[in-house]
Amino acid sequence: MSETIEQKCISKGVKLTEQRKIIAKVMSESSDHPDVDELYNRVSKIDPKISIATVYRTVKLFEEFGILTKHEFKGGKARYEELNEGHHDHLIDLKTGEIIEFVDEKIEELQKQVAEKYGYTLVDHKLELYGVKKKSQ
Amino acid sequence: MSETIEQKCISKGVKLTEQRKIIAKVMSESSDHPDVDELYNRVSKIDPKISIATVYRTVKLFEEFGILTKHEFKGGKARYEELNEGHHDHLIDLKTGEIIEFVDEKIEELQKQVAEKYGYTLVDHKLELYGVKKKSQ
DNA sequence: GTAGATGCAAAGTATTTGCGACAAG
DNA sequence: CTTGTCGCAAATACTTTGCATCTAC
Repeated sequence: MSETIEQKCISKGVKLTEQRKIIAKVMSESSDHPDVDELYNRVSKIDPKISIATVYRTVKLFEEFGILTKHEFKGGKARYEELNEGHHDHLIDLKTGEIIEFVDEKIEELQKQVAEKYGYTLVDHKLELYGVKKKSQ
Repeated sequence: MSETIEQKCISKGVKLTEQRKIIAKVMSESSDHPDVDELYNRVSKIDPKISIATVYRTVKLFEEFGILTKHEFKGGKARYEELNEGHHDHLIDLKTGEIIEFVDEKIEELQKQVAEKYGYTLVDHKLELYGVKKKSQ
């Protein structure tokens, strides 16, 4: 939480409207990965007049400015998450839908190597693990 | 190409209709990763009466029977590919859209370890690398 | 003041579904 | 025969867009 989304907008020169401030606030305070509908629900509680079109426009804008990142997990709507320095990937619980964030430097490094091997520069990647909790202990 | 999709249908007990045979044939002969629209185009050349609804129903059915696998690459429609023994991941050229298939045992192994670490059994995963071709040599 | 943002409703995509006719086993 | 499939068009789900109005800078 080094910088809020609102602060990022200012430093990146994104015009701040009332609606955007609310969306920024809600996303900054969300530790999960809401889809647009869910985000719309949350902002509606603060300002019921905000339209879903604005929410769509805003997440797209924030994504273009590198403020939010969009995920398209299996079989569902797009979900958004605040983009911070620390990159991470996701482990998704197939039973509960719970999402665990993780980082594995070795995997990151190997990905770069694979891209190199084929003559590519790695620009982006997506790694999602789908698992079920072990019975146990 | 050990077994055609049609053969897989038989061994898995999937009823074979004329339409399914055609879709199976087209997919068996496709080495790329067509989306439903593209698949529909190809199938239409063989039998113009097949409806797109049937194509949607069939790829879904084949997916459920582990015959095809569905990819949802960035910003686009779902694309399908025949599922064979050899699992692989994808490296996508951001400029051309070209898709390269690759396998990296070390990454596979590390993924399992990550899941374990969080108390999960890895059931499935998705790894997509997005890159741009290097200038040079 | 002015360019860009908003709300609304209508339009787009991608995909699914209800239903009567039809075909596979 | 009988159950499941097909084609068609209508329906759904998610997302984008045109336009008149409004607002941040």
